[in-house]
Amino acid sequence: MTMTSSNPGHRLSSAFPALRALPPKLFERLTAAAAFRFAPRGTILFTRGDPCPALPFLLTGQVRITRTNAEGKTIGLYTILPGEACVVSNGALLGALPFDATGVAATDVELASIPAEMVDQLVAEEPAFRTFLFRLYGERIADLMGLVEALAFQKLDQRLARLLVERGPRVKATHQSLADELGVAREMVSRVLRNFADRGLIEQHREVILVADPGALEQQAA
Amino acid sequence: MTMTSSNPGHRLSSAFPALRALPPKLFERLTAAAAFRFAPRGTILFTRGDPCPALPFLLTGQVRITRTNAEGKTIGLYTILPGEACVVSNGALLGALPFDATGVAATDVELASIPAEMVDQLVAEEPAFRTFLFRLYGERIADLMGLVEALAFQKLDQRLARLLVERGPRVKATHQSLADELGVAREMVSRVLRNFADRGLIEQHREVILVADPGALEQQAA
DNA sequence: CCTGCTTTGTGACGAATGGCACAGACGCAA
DNA sequence: TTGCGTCTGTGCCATTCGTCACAAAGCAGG
Repeated sequence: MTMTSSNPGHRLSSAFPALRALPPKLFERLTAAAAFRFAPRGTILFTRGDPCPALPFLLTGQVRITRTNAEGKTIGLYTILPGEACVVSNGALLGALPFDATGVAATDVELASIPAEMVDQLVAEEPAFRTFLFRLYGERIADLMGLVEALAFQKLDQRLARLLVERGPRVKATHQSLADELGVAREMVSRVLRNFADRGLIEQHREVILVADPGALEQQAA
Repeated sequence: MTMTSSNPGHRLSSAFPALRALPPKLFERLTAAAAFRFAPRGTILFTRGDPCPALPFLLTGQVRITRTNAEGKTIGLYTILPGEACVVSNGALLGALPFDATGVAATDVELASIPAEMVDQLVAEEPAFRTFLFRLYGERIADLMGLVEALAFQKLDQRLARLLVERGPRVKATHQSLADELGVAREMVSRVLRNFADRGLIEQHREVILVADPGALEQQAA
């Protein structure tokens, strides 16, 4: 047992402030019912069509939600951060309905899956949890609306620049993985990156991109 | 007072099965608190940035949710049908947060706005309402994910064909409005429609498109 | 019947992206 | 070192879409 998982209950409540106000008894039951799980980077946590019997809460790491079409082309939808839950598709509260997308561990991740009935009870009894969950849905919807707008009206260089500024000063990824993320052809990513590098906005190494001029990149994204 | 609005309470519960199981007393308060409203076709019900103090339930008609970028280009996100509520953005439960999109009445509409506190209470006390609302969120997220995939991987002719088969055998719209719906230039819509008409898939009249060969259109959409 | 506005049609051209076909670079393992 | 697989760079061309500039057709009001 690692140090970080030595106290499941504490880890849950510290990652999820909305759970702190729970009556001790309920929280105890929650901790008991939660299935803690570790998954290494790259693990496919769920795919389209999988049933969804529990609501996964992310403790550490990042989960990327993506969608792949019939021909195998892929596009990233949004990213789940620690302290959030995977409210994908029709969600855990209606366990019968399957996922509509794929979730991949973008880093090593730790999650705690909470059974649907427990989630239902939390929603009923805890106003703070209610707010937490609805806010989450709202944010995912806002994310997706932003993505729709970007796809409809922005050129690849803008979208790629945005991705680079958001992923911080050091981006470890192959051009292919970035292409999948953006839903475009790999060659286009290579070409646009080449252009950025020529203009001094970034520095390229194998599997690594260093953001050299965040301001100019931000400019490029606008 | 029109015939259709003669009994607000009955109209609410018949459009929203999830409300039928409510305790009579709560339902009475709900009906009293609901703000019934009629809006003619074309009315802008809310825009980006508006506050969101209540949850609008749609009794009749259709509401189109759209998003417009800085340069005025527009794309449709999804459509709200009778028996659904406008869970846009961060939703009514967090009244503080504004809308992220625009809602316009695609037909004459009747809606009943329910104050946020009342919605919160319903979520807490009524399992059926809870399910209703979460399912709604889930469906909207699924709609948006489908739209993202279509934008990323489908050509205009496929998306337009899909729109036509979905909007049924008679579509009343200008090419410009369809272009706004799809987030593309008007000329492209004209050209693709022309192509469809030449091939006998549709019949064009001013402001009206008749679907002549639904099967072939469906084919075109796939 | 005019007149003016809206809607639709069309040609020409450029920009953005996709896809193919390779070549070169890099890293790792035998 | 040598070989192999992955990652990246690039030239070339086709397709899709946007934009501009009009022309034509339909509708409504005077």
